[in-house]
Amino acid sequence: MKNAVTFELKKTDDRTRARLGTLHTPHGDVQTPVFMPVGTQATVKAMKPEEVEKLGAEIILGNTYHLYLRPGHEIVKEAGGLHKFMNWHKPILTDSGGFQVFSLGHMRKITEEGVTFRSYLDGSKHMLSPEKSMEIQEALGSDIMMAFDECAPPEADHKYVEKSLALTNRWLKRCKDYHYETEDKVERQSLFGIQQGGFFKDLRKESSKFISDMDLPGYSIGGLSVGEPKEVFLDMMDDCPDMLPKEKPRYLMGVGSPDYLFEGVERGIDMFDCVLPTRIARHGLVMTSHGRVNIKNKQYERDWGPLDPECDCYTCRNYSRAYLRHLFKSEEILSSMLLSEHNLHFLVNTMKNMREAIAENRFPEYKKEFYDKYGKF
RNA sequence: UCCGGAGUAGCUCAAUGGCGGAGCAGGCGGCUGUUAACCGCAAGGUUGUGAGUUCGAGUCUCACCCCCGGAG
Repeated sequence: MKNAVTFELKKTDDRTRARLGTLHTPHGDVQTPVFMPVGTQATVKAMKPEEVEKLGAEIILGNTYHLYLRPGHEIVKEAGGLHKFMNWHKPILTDSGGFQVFSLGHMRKITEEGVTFRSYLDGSKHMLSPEKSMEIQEALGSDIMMAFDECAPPEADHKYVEKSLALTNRWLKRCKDYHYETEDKVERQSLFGIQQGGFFKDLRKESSKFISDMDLPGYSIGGLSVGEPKEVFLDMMDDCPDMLPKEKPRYLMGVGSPDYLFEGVERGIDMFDCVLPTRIARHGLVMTSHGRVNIKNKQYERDWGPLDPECDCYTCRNYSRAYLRHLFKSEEILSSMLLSEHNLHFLVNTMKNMREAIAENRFPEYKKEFYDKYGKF
């Protein structure tokens, strides 16, 4: 039995834990460390797939929960799968709907069987379970499927997280049992496990042991970057990645600000995803090599220069800050398109620079150079 | 010229004679496995002008100014 997704670890940095690798998937290879743009509803918001590809993205995300509610996974399956449906032919990773357990807050109820949600669209009741999540993700046909987990809230205490983790582990077992039913399914898609355990390292360790024993093709770290202070995040990051197997890809879920990306890569993370670049773009904020630029600000009213003088993305090659500010203030759709393209390009390109730096044994120097220029985060 | 209506924040409008507000615009901030083209904060005023009644007037009275509609 050959796993659909395999990881080739090419190099580990001499001075840090940064890694260089390649993820082999049914829809092509992905060079790691990688940033994955998020396309929750079968679209990276405000972007055409060919633009996402052109700016260098090699893999994107889709979401089980959203696509299940609308248009329905059967319809995506009928369309020939998510790749064909949305006209994206490179790898896709689907989140399990587990995060919605956390983000939907009061609108859901957790039981042993699964989670009962109320649809944000029409209020109708739905049950998402490990088996259901797998069924949906198999219908979507993503390359990488995520296990159905509970992402505990940051304020959860040890007792709560311990129980939550035990449930997440039982759910992982059910996900695996469901997916590993036939060889055929395993060769078509791969299931990644998720490390949980809140901000308690003993639980993170316990979680890592459990999921590692499942011998899955990849693992992620969940439940971080959910509102905790940066020191707490960094403290967790000092230990959590290394609790996972070295030879498997490590995916830090939901992380996307440049500093978190650097800190993650430095500690051995291979994959990241985040809505941040596309969301803040739609809200008028961009990341540049010299720090954040809030395009709304009056100071850009007559600024004829590009967003980022060091950027060679389509937006920076062709448009001035003054024009982009005008588009944003006028609520023109093009504003979201151009700013999203820039932000995605910026993160994808920064990851590429990190890979080159690791390859050339100058990752710490590159990190310092980036931080010095970027300034406050 | 007469009749009617109206003048309150940049704009559109609220406010039984009892602490002048809202939406939008303008300024600024936040956003991290997307319920988010979203959310929040601050600022913004001699209530057209002048007089009067009243303990107290955006509100009632008078005059004037300006705007809108109608008549001539």
